[in-house]
Amino acid sequence: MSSVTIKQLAEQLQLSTATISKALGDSYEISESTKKRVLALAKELNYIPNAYAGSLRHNKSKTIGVLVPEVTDSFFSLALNGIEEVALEKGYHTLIYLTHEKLSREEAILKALVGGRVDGVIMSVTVETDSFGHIHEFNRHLPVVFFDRVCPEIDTAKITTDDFECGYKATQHLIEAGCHKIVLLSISNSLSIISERTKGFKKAIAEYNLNEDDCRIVNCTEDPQHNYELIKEMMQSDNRPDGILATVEKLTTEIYLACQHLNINIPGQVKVVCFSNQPSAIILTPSLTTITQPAFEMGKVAATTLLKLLKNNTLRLKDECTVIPSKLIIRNSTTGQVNDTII
Amino acid sequence: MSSVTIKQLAEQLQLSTATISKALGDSYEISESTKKRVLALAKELNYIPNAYAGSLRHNKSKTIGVLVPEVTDSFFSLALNGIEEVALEKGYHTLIYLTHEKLSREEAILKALVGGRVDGVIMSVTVETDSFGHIHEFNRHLPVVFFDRVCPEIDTAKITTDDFECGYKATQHLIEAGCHKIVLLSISNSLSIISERTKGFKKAIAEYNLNEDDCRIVNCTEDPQHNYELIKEMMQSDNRPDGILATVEKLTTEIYLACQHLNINIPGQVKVVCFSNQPSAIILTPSLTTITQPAFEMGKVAATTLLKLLKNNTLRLKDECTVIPSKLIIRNSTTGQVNDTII
DNA sequence: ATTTTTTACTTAAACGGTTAAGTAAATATA
DNA sequence: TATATTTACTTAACCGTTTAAGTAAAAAAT
Repeated sequence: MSSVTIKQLAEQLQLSTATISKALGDSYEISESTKKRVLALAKELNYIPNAYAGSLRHNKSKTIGVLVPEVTDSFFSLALNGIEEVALEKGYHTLIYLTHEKLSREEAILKALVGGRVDGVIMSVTVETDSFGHIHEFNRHLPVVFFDRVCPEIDTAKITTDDFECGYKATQHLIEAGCHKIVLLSISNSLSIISERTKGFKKAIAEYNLNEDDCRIVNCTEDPQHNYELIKEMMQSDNRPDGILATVEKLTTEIYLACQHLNINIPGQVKVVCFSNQPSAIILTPSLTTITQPAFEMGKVAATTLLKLLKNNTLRLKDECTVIPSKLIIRNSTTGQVNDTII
Repeated sequence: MSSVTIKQLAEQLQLSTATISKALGDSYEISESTKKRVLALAKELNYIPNAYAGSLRHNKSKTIGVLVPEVTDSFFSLALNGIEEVALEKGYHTLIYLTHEKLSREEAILKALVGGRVDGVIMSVTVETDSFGHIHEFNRHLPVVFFDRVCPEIDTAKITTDDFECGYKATQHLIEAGCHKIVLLSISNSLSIISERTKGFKKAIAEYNLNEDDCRIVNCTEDPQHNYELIKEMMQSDNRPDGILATVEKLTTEIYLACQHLNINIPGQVKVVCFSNQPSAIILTPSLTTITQPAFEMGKVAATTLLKLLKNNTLRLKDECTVIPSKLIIRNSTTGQVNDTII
C-alpha cells in the first residue's frame, strides 16, 4: 500500500537517512559513489518522496489554490487551463474550488486554506463579494493574485482585461451600427468587471448623446429561466431595445431563444454583442459579435505572477498588475444582412 | 505570516500540546472547563490546524486527484463540477490535472501522485492511453475510479454511460430520419467510449442493412483546422454522407462551418447528431440533435464512490460500477424542415 | 484506613523528510 | 612529525499534529 521511504533506502544501503536525503539532493557532502548507489536503489524501488513531509519541514506546499465562481464557462475553463499549464511546468499542483457565486463558500474556502495547504491563491471573486474582510484576513497569511474579477480594496497583483474600453467599444459599435436604445444586461452591482464595462457603456451613451432613459441597465440573475423571462419581457415592452450588450457569456442562450420565440430578428430588429469566449459564437445564426477576453493568457499571467512571488518573496505584488486587452470580434449579430437570419 | 499552532495555544494556556490536541478533538480525557478554555483561545487566535501535519501523521491527505484530458469541454467541466461538489461537502480537496490528451502527461502525473499527495484518483484517460502499466502501478498504491473514458483492463470502479446503446440509438434515429450513408466521426481507436459508440453504430448499420462501405468511420484529430478540412473534403467527395454522427462535442463547430461554407443544408442534405453537453446546441441553426451525457451526475457518483471507499476500505471497488444513461435529444438538425435553415 | 479506580493531565514517540552540528578518518600543510 | 583541513559520513533536532503510555491527585470502593 504505502510507498517506499527514505528510511527503507537507508536500511538497505546501511546508511543514515541524512545521507540518503542529501544524496538525493545531490549535496556536495556526499561522495559520487554513494550518490550513485542511492540513486540506483531509489530508481529500482521507485522511491517517490512524501509530499507532505517536505512541505511540513519547509512550510511550503508547492500547491496553489484557484477559486473561481464556476468552471462551466468558457472564460473560467480557459483561464484554469492557463493556470494549470504554468503550474505543472513549474512543478506546482493546483487545487480547484468552485464558489458557485456564493460569498459564504468563498469565505469558508479561504479560511480553510490558511492551514498551509497552499502557498498562495489565484482567484476571481463571486458576484456576491461586496465585503472583503475574508480576503484581507487570508492575505495577511498568504499571497493572493486576482484575475478578471478583482477586489479593488486589496493591494495585490491583479490580472485584468480592458473592461472599461471594451464596454465603450462594444457600445460604440452598436451605436455606429444604428442602435439608439441599447440595454446592458448586468449580473451584479458590485463586480469590478461589470462596473468597468458599465462605465464604458455609459461613456459611449453620453458621448453619442443617446437618450439615457432608453439605454438602461437590466440586472439578470443566476437562474437561466428567470433571465429568459426577463429578456422576453424586455423585448415585448413598449420601449424595446434595438441593441443588447450582454456582460456575460451565459446570457447568449436566453437572448437568442427569446428572440427566436418572439420572432424578433437579430440583427434586423435588435443587434447583439456578448462578452464571450464560446467557440460556438461563430456558428450561431446569426454568428455572434463578441468581446473575447484573453482568458488563457490571463490564467497564464496570473499563475506566472504568483509563482514569481513564491520564488522571490521580496517582490511587491501590488506592483505586478497586468492588463491584457480583449478583442471586439465583429460578426453578423450586429452587421449581418437581415435576410441571413429568417427563422 | 505563518498561522497559529497548537504549541502557541499550549504555551498561552500553560498546557501540553497533547492536551490542546485532545481538547480540540473533544476527547473524553479532557475536562469540560479545559475544553472551553482551549476552544475559546483557538477561536480568538483563529487557529487553523496545519493540514499537512495531520496528513503526515495519518497518512491521509483528505485530497483527491482528478485527471481529465481538458476542461474546456462541457462534459468534463460539468463532471468536474459534480466531483468538486461532493468533495467539498465531505471535506475533501480537489487537485486538478489536465492531461491535454497526452499519455506522457498522464504517466508523469500519476507517478508524482504516489507521494501521498492524494488519497485516491478519479480519472478519464487520454485518447493516447493504449497501455495501462502506469495506471496499474498507481493502483497498487492508491484507489482509482474511472469515469466516462475507462480502462477495461483495470479492475476498479467505473462510472460510465450507455455508450453502446447511444451509438445504436443515434444511428437508428438517423436511419429512421432517412439517412443511408452515415459517417461516424471518431477521435481514437483505443478509447473505450468511442469503441462502444462505434459498436452501437455498426450494430444499427447491420440491423438496418445499410451498405457498410457507405457507412464509414472517419478519424479526426486534436487539430480543429485539420478536422475542418477533413469534414469539408468528406462533404465534397463523390460518396458524400447524408448523416453524420459526431462522437465528441468539439466537432460541432467544424461540421456546421464546413456545411455553411459548402452551402450544404442541415438537415436537408445532411443530418447531424453529436455527443454533446453544450448548452448552445439549442440555439444553433438548425438546433442540434444531441446525445447528452449525465456529466454532472457522473462526476458526483464518481466522487461519491471514491469517498465511500476512503471511508470504508473493505469496499471492493470493482463491484462499484455504475452506468447512468444518456439522453437522445431530438432537435432540428435531424428532423427540422428544410426551409428552416436556408443560409 | 487502605486499596482501587477514575480523572485530567503530561511525556515522548511517531509520521517522512531536512539540516545544523558533530565526528572520525583521510589528506594536505607547515 | 605535528597540526590543519577536507571528506564523507552520522546524530539529533525539527516541522505541527496525534496518540500510546505514563503519572499524580482525587474519588470511589472495600
